[in-house]
Amino acid sequence: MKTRHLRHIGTEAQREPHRHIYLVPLCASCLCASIFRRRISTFMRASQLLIPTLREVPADAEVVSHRLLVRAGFIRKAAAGVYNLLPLALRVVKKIEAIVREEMDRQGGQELVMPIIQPAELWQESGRWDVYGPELFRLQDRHGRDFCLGPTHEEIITDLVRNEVKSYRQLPLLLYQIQNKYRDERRPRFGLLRGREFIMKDLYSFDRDQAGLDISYQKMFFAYSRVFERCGLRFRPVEADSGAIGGKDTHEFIVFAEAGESTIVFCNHCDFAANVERAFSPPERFGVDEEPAPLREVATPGRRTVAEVTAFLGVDAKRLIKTLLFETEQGVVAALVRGDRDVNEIKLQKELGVLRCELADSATVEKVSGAGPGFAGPVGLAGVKIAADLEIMQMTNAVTGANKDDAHLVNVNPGRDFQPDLVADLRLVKAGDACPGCAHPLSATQGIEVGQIFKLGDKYSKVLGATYLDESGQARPVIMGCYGIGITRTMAAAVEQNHDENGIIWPFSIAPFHVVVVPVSDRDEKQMEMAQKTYASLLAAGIEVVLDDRPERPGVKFKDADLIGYPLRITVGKQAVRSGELEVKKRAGGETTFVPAEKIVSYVREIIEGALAG
RNA sequence: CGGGAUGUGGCGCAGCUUGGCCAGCGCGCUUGCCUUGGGAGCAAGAGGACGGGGGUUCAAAUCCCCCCAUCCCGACCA
Repeated sequence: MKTRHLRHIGTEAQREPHRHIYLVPLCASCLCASIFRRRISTFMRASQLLIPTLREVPADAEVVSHRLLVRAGFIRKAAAGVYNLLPLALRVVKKIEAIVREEMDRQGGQELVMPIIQPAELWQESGRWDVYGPELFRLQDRHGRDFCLGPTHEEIITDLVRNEVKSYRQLPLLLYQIQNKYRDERRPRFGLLRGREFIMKDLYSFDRDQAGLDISYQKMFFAYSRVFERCGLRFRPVEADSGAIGGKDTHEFIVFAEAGESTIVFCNHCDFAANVERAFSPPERFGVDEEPAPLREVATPGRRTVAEVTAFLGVDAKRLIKTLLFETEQGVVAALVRGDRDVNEIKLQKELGVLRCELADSATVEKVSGAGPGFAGPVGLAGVKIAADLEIMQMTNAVTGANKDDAHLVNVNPGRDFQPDLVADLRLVKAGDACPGCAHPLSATQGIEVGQIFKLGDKYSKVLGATYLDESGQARPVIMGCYGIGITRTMAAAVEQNHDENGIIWPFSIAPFHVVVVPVSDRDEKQMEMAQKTYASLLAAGIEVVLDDRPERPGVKFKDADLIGYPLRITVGKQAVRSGELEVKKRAGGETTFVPAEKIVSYVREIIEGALAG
């Protein structure tokens, strides 16, 4: 195709808006000489980009990131928990992925791609076909063979490694992919924060031994910290529970945000931080120096709750033993915690080794304890397993339900009056509890889990038979770790953390574009020409820029620029034409600077480079 | 999965209780005029058969039944 001069493209194009004018490459003497060399296939003109912004808030969007990503034209829903990523969102995703790749590669990670569709056999081999439950998307091929859509890839990668890695000489190995993942969430919600289809980076480490795993784990811990720092997020790594994936040591990377579904507790005096699911706080000693008194029953008509009982009897809640009945597949279990504590159901479930653990309904409570809810107690409670929190065994002369309506027992002494089947840490830690490290009171906050790293050990290599031969020719299971980052979730988390009432405020590092050039009046030839030139020179300098050439009134363009969240906005109005100075406004903070047109490229470049370096 | 709610042009909603005029409004969209520093104005248009199915009725968006979808609230997730 022959190159054409289009010196005055601005006004020509407005009057004659045929698509081909935009697509014709421009010659070196006028606008964008280097476009072909830069392999930019289309011009970044707002009039031609698919950025469907919405004035009104979609009715089904609740959290900020969901609302803004939909309104600003980044995502559209295809089904519950399943989204289209429109061009702007894809650009952000690619930026995050690029950062992730750099940090994984820096640690020696090798990228590969594994299948989304996975054969059931592998999952049956690992035992997770049954364990994973309804969250696993299952499907069959035409022959009736079972498959699932991968929610994670331990089975596949372990299968790969057991077939291809035979010698200690091939270890350690860090393999990762960035791939769609599928989890049929019981309740998809919050837009990209909890979808059923999402993009995730998952890396798997393979080492000879525990010491090697420790090194791989450290590498990933470091890499993850760098990734989220570079994404411009305020976050914290916290000790976590390992959940269904299994394993021992594990940390979650939590981005602080109100909308987050994770609660973490942390210490302001030392570096302790943990997910409440897993947090431990040392048992408090209370009333230990008392002499055990004789057991006695007292009438407590209608006093069911801890608050009612303590008020009625005039005792501290710390003196109560709260008895909660849970239904599990192994029958009903009574969990005992102090009156002012709550049960951590995850801990309970783990200690019991059960898959299902739900608070029993009142009918079950009545059947088991012989009394309505509020009057159950461990003394004389027959036929159910009793699990007591650590603090319980230190209590003296406690108060419990009497297993009959309108009565409690006082001077209950664990060990004397009842014997638990299990004593363990069952308590849900909350703000104010003592830090396990330094005993100062803990703080609590909400956050979004954007990454998690696990030490798996030989859990998968053993069942799937992934072994290598060591120097002495001995077969040993490879020692594994796995490390995930939710890419799309990270994008949403970034919006949760970086927005104001007008829209998104992208950090430079993951912004879809760095600059938008806005001519105030698309009918003013001088403005349009200046805007075109500014845009073209920025583009030629390799800067990620959009020209808002839509025939809209200025207010509309400003509102959209704020909503979409371009870090920099260059406005070309009457003053600019008159003075030759362009207005550059920072989205974050709103600071405005006037820059001579001929210096705009270096000025913008400096800001961007400064932001990306920092 | 339990509890609550909603499905009416692209988006946001009214209409439904007390069935009945051709199913309305705002935004967006198209065309024209006009306007151009924070989502302007005027005029003329296009676009839905009311989530799906069944039923009641002379007549159903409105009443009844079933199903589906979506959203919100609660309980082992990147």
